[in-house]
Amino acid sequence: MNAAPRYWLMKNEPDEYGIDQALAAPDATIAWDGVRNYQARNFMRDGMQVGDGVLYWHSSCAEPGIYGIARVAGNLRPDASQFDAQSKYFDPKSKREAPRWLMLDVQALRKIEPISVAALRQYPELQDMRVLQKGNRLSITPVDAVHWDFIIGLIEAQR
DNA sequence: GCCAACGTTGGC
DNA sequence: GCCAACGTTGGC
Repeated sequence: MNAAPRYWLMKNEPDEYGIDQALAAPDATIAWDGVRNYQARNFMRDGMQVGDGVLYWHSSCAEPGIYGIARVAGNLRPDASQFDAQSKYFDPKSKREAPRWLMLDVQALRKIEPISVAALRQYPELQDMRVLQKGNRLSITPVDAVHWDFIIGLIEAQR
């Protein structure tokens, strides 16, 4: 087993759990539920560790991009919404004795001056970022340390 | 609201 | 287990 990545990018819709809502939650911590993709689930299950850095992405909005910084807070557990028939994330095929979907806690650390997709694309240093690749739809992707460092540098330069 | 990309489903 | 049809994501 190679070392787990230490940085991640997690997409959320601003009207669902935007960075503002996350920061307003108790301990600024929210349960990251609704993941219904096996690859993304496996990142949560097998890769993410408490303390890992998270780029907080807003998608399906006017300016998709990075809106905040967060950290993985752990507490991996079955995603309750898969059993809730009223939830849009309800999965009738998932059984309680063998939950298909997982969620974990994410703690928002700070909001940043948004860095849009277009802004990110202008840096050759970031051209390999997974989220910038054509056709990428994964809601959770690993972030290379060099990309993380570069983006943190951009954020520091904002102040 | 379009549509490319990609994941999932289900008939065979 | 192949693969066509269908559904979803998400930037544009």
